[in-house]
Amino acid sequence: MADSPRWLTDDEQRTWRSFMLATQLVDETLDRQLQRDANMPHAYYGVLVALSEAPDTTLRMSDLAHHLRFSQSRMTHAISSMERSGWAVRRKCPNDRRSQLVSITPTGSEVLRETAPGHVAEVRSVLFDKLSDEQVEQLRTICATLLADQPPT
Amino acid sequence: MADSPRWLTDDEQRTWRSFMLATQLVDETLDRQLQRDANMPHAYYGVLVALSEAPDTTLRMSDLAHHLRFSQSRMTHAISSMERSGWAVRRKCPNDRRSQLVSITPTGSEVLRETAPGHVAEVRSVLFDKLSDEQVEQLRTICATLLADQPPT
DNA sequence: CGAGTTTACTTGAAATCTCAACTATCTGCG
DNA sequence: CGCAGATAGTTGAGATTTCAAGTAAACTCG
Repeated sequence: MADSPRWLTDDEQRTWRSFMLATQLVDETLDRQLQRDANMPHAYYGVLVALSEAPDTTLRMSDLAHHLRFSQSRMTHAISSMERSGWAVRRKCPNDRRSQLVSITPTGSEVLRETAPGHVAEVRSVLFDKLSDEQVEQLRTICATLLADQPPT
Repeated sequence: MADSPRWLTDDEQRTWRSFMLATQLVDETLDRQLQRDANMPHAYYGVLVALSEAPDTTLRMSDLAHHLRFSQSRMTHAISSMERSGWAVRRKCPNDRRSQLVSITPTGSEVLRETAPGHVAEVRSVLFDKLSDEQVEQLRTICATLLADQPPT
């Protein structure tokens, strides 16, 4: 990768900078909204959603981490913090004593229920309301393409 | 925003989740690459680029922060760290004694020069190589749309 | 002029995230 | 069986980021 770097064309340059600024804008906007309304980082909202959708609202740490593309360490720290907030609980896995099962608590569910409408509204206002249906469709395809054939985790 | 939340349609839901995972993937990939190759977070790479492109490779703290959409605090901490690394220097602004002028150092320029090819290659491999020219064009329009008519900072 | 406001930046604490190192458990296989 | 290696998770340190609070200089306009 040192001999002849293919620099970005001007068009690619512009696309790249817009992409970085735009994705940064979306993420920061949502992070601030959740921090303000629920005292919760955006990443933890995703954890609550994942748990609430899981069978029996419970997942193993690893599966949860894998689902959200978190490192195990990040997952551990996040769940520790969420336990302190009363949003999640850990319990030992009966089958595999290495594993931990995480569940959302009633408090966590309630926080999620209360927070979701405002969060969805913010997602709309920062993303969907600004795009045409066609653009949403394009964006979906583009993102799916970027996610395809990941190197196996 | 509490009376009748317009939930996301299934299509929007899918788009939204892909978008979050994809943007997360891109950012994490680049962050890891820069951390590995230059011991530098992705955000600081942007600072070096901004400085290197500025007239006289110098900018006021505020202008730099505004350009990168950093908070002033974040900018201060970042430049402090980058001064410790020898990549940037601060000096007082002659006109306005509240301001500080930041410049890239020769070391910073060299690090940037050495790091850029690998970084560009990573940007290509994680984004541009996966998309058709048409998709790149679509993405550019979409991102520009998202960035349009920001509430004035 | 000068009091009040705005602008520019810094500081320090709290939170999150990453990375490397570590413990504990399980699995495969000779 | 029993060891080697893989898997699951935790820990703690270091780095970045955010937030609230604080300092200092410049502007405004009565």
